[in-house]
Amino acid sequence: MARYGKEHKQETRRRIVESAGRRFKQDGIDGSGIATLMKDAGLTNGAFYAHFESKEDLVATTVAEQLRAQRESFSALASGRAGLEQIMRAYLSVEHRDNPSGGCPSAALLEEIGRCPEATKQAYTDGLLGVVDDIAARLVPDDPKSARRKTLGMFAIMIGTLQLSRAIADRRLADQVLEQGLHDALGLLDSL
Amino acid sequence: MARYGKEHKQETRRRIVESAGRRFKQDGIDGSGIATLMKDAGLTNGAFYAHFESKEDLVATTVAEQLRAQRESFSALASGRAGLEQIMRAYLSVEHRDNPSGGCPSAALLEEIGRCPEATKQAYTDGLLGVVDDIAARLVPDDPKSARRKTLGMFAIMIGTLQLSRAIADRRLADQVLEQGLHDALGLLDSL
DNA sequence: TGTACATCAGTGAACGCGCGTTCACTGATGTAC
DNA sequence: TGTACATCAGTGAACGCGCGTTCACTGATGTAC
Repeated sequence: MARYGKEHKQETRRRIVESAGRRFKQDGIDGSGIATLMKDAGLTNGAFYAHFESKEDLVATTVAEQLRAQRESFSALASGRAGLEQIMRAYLSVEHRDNPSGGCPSAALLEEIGRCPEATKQAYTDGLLGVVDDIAARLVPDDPKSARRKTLGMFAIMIGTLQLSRAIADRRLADQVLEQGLHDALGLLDSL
Repeated sequence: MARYGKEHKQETRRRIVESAGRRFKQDGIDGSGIATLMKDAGLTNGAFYAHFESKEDLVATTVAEQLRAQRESFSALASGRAGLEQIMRAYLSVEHRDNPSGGCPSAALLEEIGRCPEATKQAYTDGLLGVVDDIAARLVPDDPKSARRKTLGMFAIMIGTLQLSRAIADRRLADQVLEQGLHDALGLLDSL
């Protein structure tokens, strides 16, 4: 290996962050070791510290990137009530529940982020507000403060519902939880 | 040590399960080692396997016990709408948010439980239904099926809201999330 | 009543293992002459 | 154009440490004689 243009290292870093996102969401942050994370990216453990200061540095970077990507994917859809309903239906679907590694970082990592150092929580907060304010602006452009609060409320239902559905052993009940969550989230949306 | 009545060993086991509940909720399941868990209970690591088959055995036992205790504490309060509102206000309070170790096991452990073996998820599901059906029966005694679904929906908001509030770095925003969650949860309660 | 023994909850050292992190090294490429 | 050298992304072995788990042992007590 060696002596590529400077975009090569950036591309490697990008690949590490992307695969780390999937791995963290699948096995948790504590449950994902450096060796595994690097193997996922097609590298060996030693290269890690050429790209990141520490595991916590990667965590904060990955959390930020995950929310940036989510914001982007939501932006592609949401515009007005119909777009948000579409997001909610996809979010509270069986497919999303059964595929955490490709899904919402908040639903998969929120608890662990709550236990992370302040810098990581700050990265999460910034990223979350990016997602939320984006939706809020499209939904209620005239009152951003209240729109943010209400959108956060809808997010809370969606996150809680998905996590609950993932933790319930009985599949039929887990599916009912998704349905009820969708019903409640749509109710909130219509009461706006 | 030795040769106590048989209630002595049971009491020790109970103490381990109780302190493990607090520790798990504070540091996460992955974040709590056997040595720490036993030290919390005033014992050394070696004694652990006289009480439990494995860490996973303790996890399942502790999850079940946590939900049993929550059911009991809710039962002491809830009767009708006023009781449930009281539960919601306590649940979505700053005090509860800032004290995970003494709080709701679902809010603190849901994500990790979702990644646990089936037996642990089953223990969680059983315990959760104990809590939920208890509340549902007091709330809408005539239609238990729909009451369960709706109560699960309220639970989802409460859990999602508390977790969100715990992960947000900005305290003012975190407090607003709690307020909005309470508003939405009460709205759901009144729409019953 | 006094003594020898069985019990067994709990101790603490040790097991192999994977963790996060460090570092001397490799080797393919771009550059200088 | 051909060769010697500098660069530096990535390798892989090693570090100390804490993990979950095992096990030979301890020692206070209840029981048997």
